[in-house]
Amino acid sequence: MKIDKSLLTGSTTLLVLSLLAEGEKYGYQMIQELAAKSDNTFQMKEGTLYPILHGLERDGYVTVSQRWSGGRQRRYYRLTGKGRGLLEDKVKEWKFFSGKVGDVVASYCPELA
Amino acid sequence: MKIDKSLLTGSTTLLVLSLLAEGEKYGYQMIQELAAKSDNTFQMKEGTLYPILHGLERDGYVTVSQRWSGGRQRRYYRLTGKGRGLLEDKVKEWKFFSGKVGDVVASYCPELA
DNA sequence: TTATTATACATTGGCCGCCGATGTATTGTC
DNA sequence: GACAATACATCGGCGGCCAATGTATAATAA
Repeated sequence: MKIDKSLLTGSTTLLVLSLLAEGEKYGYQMIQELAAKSDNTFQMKEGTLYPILHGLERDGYVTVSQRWSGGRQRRYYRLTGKGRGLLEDKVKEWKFFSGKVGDVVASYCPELA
Repeated sequence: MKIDKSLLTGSTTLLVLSLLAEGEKYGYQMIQELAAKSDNTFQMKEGTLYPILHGLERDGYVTVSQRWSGGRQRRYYRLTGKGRGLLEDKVKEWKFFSGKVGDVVASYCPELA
């Protein structure tokens, strides 16, 4: 299913943090994993991901360790304690928000809910 | 709970269409109703709503009948058949999208889901 | 051998959606 | 007569996402 781009706005950081909850990962890997896990629903672009990762690093939500792996230089991102806290907040926020949207739809058009 | 503004992006039209599923309504009323139904989670601004309504009218998703009611001039918006179709599409899209986000979160951080 | 694809990271201009600010006008209330 | 609430409207600006583009290396195919 084709998803309107604007729906994604605001949830991309949540998706990135979720990916990192499992353990450290590098950027390219995160894009591939997210596409695979979501049946290509979420095809995150480099122009979206890398600036987000840089911001998370700048604000202390992730740490980076650049090293060789599989014959490649890769930048591995890992959640800090603060980053874990941000993830928990974002998950709460998402559940609250999506629940409210569902409530409104169910309330006004129950036959579609 | 305070919701990050950007989360709303892309779902505002869905909310507006949902409100109109019940029957014709005027702008100011829709803002009040939405706030009440969502416990003030969705405090839609005039600067958001009116341009959306104008666009929906322009594209044939709603029709407008301006008339007096309660000692006020009001512009009542009503869903067309095309508008009803758009609502159904948007609901499907929303359910698909929110389900996928939930899947990803549950998959990578099941303890938070 | 060379061309092509995949991997990996990065930046930037621009588009689009939302909203704060502001404006106008009328009705109800103190 | 002043003020709040109702009701509609517009516009500049901000912020998030991404298409386009660039660099570099490794693997694969021709």
